[in-house]
Amino acid sequence: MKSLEKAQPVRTLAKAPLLRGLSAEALEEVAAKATEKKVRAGGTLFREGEPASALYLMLEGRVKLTQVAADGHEVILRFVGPGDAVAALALFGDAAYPVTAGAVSDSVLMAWHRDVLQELFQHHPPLAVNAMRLLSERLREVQERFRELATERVAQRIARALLRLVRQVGRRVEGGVLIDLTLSRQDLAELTGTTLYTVSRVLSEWEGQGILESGRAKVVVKRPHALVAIAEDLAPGTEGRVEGRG
Amino acid sequence: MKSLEKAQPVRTLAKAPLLRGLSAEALEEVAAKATEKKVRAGGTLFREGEPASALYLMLEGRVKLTQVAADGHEVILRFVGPGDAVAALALFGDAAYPVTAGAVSDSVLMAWHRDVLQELFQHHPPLAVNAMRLLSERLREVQERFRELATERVAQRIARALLRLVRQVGRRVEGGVLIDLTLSRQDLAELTGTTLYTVSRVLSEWEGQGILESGRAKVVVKRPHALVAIAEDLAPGTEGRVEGRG
DNA sequence: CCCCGTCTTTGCGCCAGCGCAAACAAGACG
DNA sequence: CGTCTTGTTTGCGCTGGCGCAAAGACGGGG
Repeated sequence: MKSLEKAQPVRTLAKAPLLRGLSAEALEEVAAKATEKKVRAGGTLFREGEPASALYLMLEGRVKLTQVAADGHEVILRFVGPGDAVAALALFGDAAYPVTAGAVSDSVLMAWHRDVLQELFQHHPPLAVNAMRLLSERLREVQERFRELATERVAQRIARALLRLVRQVGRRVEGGVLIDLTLSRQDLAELTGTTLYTVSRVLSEWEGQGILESGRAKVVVKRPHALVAIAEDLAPGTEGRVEGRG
Repeated sequence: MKSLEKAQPVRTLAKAPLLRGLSAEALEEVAAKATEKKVRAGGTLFREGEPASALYLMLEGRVKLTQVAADGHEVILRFVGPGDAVAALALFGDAAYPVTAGAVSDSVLMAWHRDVLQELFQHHPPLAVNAMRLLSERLREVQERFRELATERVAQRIARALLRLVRQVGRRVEGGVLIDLTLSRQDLAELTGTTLYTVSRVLSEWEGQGILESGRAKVVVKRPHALVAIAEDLAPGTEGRVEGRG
């Protein structure tokens, strides 16, 4: 359908939420002040706790933002792709990155150093406004997930995570929507605050019900509405329903 | 110790993170454009989902920010007090408040309407910078709590919640530090993603160990370091320790 | 084309935490 | 000063989800 999915960087740039509303000249100036950064799959863009030196904008690839607990337990905060900004929060107040950014696939990013950015923000107000918008969007989303984690059970959270991924990186394929990134059971567990075993069991169950198909680090959602029903804790009709929460 | 805790609004204003760095004149102008708003204990400042019309700065009292799940399950995101801004995120991008703000005690706030605020932001750059700083601080904190909720067990999370509250609203009293707000078991449960029963059991245990004293909606922490040890999952010495996570 | 590393599945036992129910405590209020 | 409301404690039984262990399955690299 969309044949321009992998268009020129410039094209992507104008569409990036961070840069939206900038005039062509402004865009050019802003772009001129950026450095290009490449990270191979498996590589790390920056680590949690490092001094926050730059703001990034993704052009290609996929990056995973994680936090790790003292005991090594890892949590995935989000995946970012082309057009998304990374470390938008790091440029104000916080001296250190609060997350680790690791490339899931070979990635190309634009980088603006802290100082350069301050200057750009002054000259181009829309930039600051966009950054705030992004921050607030992020905050809203994390709060929502926090609430989910606090109040919902595992199956619901996994359903929601899958639905978000479908929206974010879903690609229509025959028979359903493919979540277009390498997504292991472990990844899903770290997204939803559970274990890979539980994720595996839940997905097996859903596969048996024809809700999705999954393989090695791959998920194709066949009946999104069924996931919605699970996420919202509605009685799924044919299956055993749960009354209340107890 | 600090006899000016309940000083004049003006004094508080200059200290508010949101207004820091503003010149005296700027401060005056900003203050002049604000409306005063009062909410009685138990009243509601705004509700989740309502169109976000204003940014608030607390002068007196205490407000609780909550989200509620579809099934009525409630989650407390944070408590805010004098000097704190409320709904800092609502003014950009988001049309609706993502949380409900309810007064825990009689509260007085300054309010700036959306439109006024846009204008103020333009005229007073530090204001925008401060707002971003606040947003990023908030984001960082929620992310941290998200990770905790995903990886830590209940006792750890309760310990952390208490430590945060001690830092935020702790008041030295004889024999320990009083958490200076009405804090029921239910509240603690909603802060940490558990149930009031479990909170009660955990607090009873800790009371037995002399770590704290608690009464009706009241907690006095006697040995904060013990809570730290629990939060960090260190062996508490005399008590049974847990190896790993299993 | 086969081997090896990685990912996945599933049986099994276990326990942290849940949530009802019921008794109890402490302020609030007339 | 007694009653009422609201919060707290605790026994009890239950189960969702954990995590080990071991057996598949997939697929990339040599």
